[in-house]
Amino acid sequence: MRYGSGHKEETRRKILDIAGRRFRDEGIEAVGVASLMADAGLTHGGFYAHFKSKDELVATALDQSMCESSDRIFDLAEQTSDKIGTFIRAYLSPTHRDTPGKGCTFSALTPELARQDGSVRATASEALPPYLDRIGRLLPTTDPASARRQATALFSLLMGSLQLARLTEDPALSDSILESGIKAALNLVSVFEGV
Amino acid sequence: MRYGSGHKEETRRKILDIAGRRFRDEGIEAVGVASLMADAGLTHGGFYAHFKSKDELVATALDQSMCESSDRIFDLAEQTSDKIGTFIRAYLSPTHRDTPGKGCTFSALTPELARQDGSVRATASEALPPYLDRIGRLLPTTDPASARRQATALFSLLMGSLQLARLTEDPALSDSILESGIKAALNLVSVFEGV
DNA sequence: GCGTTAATATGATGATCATCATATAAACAC
DNA sequence: GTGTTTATATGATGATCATCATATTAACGC
Repeated sequence: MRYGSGHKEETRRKILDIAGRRFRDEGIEAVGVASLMADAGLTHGGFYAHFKSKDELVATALDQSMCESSDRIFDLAEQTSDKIGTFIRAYLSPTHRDTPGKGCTFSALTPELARQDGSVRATASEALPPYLDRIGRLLPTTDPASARRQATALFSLLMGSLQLARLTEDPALSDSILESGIKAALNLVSVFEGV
Repeated sequence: MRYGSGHKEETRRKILDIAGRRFRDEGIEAVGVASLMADAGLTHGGFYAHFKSKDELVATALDQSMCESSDRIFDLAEQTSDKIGTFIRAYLSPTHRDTPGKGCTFSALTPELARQDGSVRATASEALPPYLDRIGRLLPTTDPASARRQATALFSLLMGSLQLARLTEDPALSDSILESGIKAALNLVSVFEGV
């Protein structure tokens, strides 16, 4: 049947939003087209009116979720005086650990993304440098090259800590992983400052 | 047909070795039973004489590969005087980056492991603390509790750096991620020492 | 050497996968 | 109001998935 104007655009956006969340929650390969469409209240057939393949959806959804996924954390950090400290604490918060579908795409999917090729891999690969530079701008460092280097190591630490905190089934260990990640990250930043 | 004694044990070992490597190279979900058996020179039917389900294979293969996957790096580190420096440099070497199938299971699979449940998840979860303690023993720190804390942050940084180095398609960026990871890790260790 | 046993092969099961052809029916143009 | 257009639904395709029943055949016990 036919729907009012703008309906298709809205459906497409809905599919993309759900895909972005479910990919982070369940992994890209684990989310099927039919299940995704059902989640959007539709049947599987209409999918190819919106995307010419699952790969195109994946690339598009990633392009969106890699930009947006950490927006709230960045927004929060950019509003405070201790920008990088706020970012570190928000990134390694229990809330972020417990809601991967709403959180950082890199922490949820990085090894799976590294195994992709074509446009999916390219999208993931190209999203990294701007993300690192965005972290770099939270640092007190003025030199962009050293900000990039510092942001790279800092983000590696944050992403690794979040992943390990999600891996363990022991809640106390999980909390302590977040805590040691925060401490080390703050240490790392202060060491940067001293150099 | 029937085979000589010991043949079945050897086949089982072969399946486990290939599974451990391929899971790290391709992801757990991406490796099918039939393709795995073909890789071992067998057909799919015999699989269930060795494992009662794919999940049992996954748990068993992970149990093996999480112990063994970093053995060479640990062995190398434990033989040198600068144990932790050697470990850091070996973990973040281009060789390790380029051969995930022979490398650290955590760095290859962590987010996918965190999404599992049952015995697979339990195996992954239980392998983490001994791994962290093994790193802790490379540190100059004598107090086991603080060694554990330091090892946790250090390993987070190493794993995150390796994953990001594998993610990017830009070889120069990939190398620089390894380098900044090494520098920050060495920094982190010297900060630990100062405390 | 003959019957039993054991390791793998063959082939089938039903489920799910991405993808596509076609049907439907309501909104729009006139 | 009638006919066209369009967004989605229905249903089918062939591929692959984990799993299992059964066939094969060589090694072993006697």
